[in-house]
Amino acid sequence: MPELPEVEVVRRGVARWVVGRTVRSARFLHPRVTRRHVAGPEDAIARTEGLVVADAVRRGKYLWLPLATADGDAADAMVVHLGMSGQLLVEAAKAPAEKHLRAVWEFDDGREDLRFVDQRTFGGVAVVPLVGVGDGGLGGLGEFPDAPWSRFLPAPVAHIARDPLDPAFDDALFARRLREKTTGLKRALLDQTLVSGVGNIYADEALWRAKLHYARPTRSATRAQADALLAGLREVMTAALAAGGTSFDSLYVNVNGASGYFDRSLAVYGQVGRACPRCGSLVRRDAFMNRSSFSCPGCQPVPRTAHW
DNA sequence: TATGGGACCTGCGAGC
DNA sequence: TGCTCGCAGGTCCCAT
Repeated sequence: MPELPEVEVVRRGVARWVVGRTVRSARFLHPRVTRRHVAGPEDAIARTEGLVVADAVRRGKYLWLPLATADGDAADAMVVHLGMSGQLLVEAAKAPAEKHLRAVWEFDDGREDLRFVDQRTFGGVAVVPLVGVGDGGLGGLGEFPDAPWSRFLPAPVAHIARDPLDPAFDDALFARRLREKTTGLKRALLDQTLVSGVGNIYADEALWRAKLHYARPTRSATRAQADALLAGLREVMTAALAAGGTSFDSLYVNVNGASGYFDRSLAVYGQVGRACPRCGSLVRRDAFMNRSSFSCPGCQPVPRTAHW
């Protein structure tokens, strides 16, 4: 499932293969792809064709391509969210269509297409203006951090917090806002307005590294525990990034169609019944938030006042 | 306003 | 062999 490391791998691939090229045509092959582009697919196409892809930028799980005119004037940004099963692929123009091909962008140079493939159609594309926001620092992680567009965010991303790998992430602010919440730690991690880029896999792995139970009340989290949680997130995400991301099946691949191999390094996620690599207790799986939560009963004991 | 639960969606595997 | 059902989970929407 694409979380921050997987989206960053894709972003790097898009930056390498697509930035600097002019969009000749865009096609949307499924109505759900543009459901978040309120003006409809025709408008999204009109706002894309003839423009140059100026950069590939990411914040959390959101990826966007700032567009520019041939003269270099900034235009809209094409925002892509991979959802659960979305893939951005760079394919030879004559390559056969993938089974779940949802969108295709062709370029003036006639070289490789950019394709959006999405089995479960939770992902999508929108072409939107870049706006200023007041989060104390704008933009996201892209190839050109000093470019004019890096000072702005696409509107659908404006409410998303910075992610743990962002150099401008404020650890003290995270710890303070965590304590202000009245929920459990894992719910807070999955709430993209506190810290972004965290999904079910890396939430479980970070909580295991910090030796914290997922249902521990956020109000009880000390500064040291908040720091341990951030350290766990950074450790597991950095390692996953180095491994090319986590792939359990063909649902996550990079732009060249290759899977990552970090799933071999997971400590608890998907490891139910196996020994915890730290204490040897058997990893357990709980139903939580309409999904699964994996934890070690030895390292991550249930707190006296759990927030389920 | 903050929080939590359900819906959306499709393919796979288990069980019958 | 074929059918049904549960599961996977990111985000949005709605109820409380």
